[in-house]
Amino acid sequence: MSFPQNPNPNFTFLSDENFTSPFMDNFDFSNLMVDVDEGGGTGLVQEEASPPRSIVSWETLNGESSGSGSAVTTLNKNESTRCKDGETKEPGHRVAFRTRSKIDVMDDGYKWRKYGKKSVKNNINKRNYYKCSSEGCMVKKRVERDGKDAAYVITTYEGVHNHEIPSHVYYSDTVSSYDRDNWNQHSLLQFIQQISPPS
DNA sequence: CGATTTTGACCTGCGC
DNA sequence: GCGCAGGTCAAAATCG
Repeated sequence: MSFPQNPNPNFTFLSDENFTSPFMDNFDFSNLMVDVDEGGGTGLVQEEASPPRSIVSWETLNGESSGSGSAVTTLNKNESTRCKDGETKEPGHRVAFRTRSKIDVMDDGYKWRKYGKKSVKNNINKRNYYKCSSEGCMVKKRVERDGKDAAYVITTYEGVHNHEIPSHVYYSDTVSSYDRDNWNQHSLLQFIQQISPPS
């Protein structure tokens, strides 16, 4: 597998089940879930029909992907959270993916403020909650270590950024000027942009 | 000193 | 109604 010097953010590699980036020795996409807006349009393939609950979907994927491949799925739209009066609350764009990473929080270019930390059931590790610190941006991010394999980090993005990336750095013509971590970050960054483009 | 993190309390939804 | 679990709030602590 080869990477162009100026990777196009179409992330076709995500559909490559044997994907492992030569750059990503401490980071690779393992599983991915995308909860698309009405009408879809992300172009991501649907790996399998999702069970009603996202976590079940995730576990199913986890069990079938044997850990290192990349699996992509689209969550059911009817997973929307509902208000107690029965109205459907717009959940916004939601994206969850599982990566193998040594670091807990990957820098995706946006500025996040931590606002909560919880221990969750079936996971000895704590779950961290982040909000985009940009004014008026309500995007949230959830980060937790995989309870079954602490080498993996589960990151969930909720919402769509309504602003430019604060640390917006574009690829130069020579990707070689980036060290591996930067490349990883930009891969993630471009991926995030691809699945949840700014409105 | 302002921004960010920590952490316990509080709120809400859901199943029984 | 009650208890549990997940999510959020907000005051205090910490950091740069």
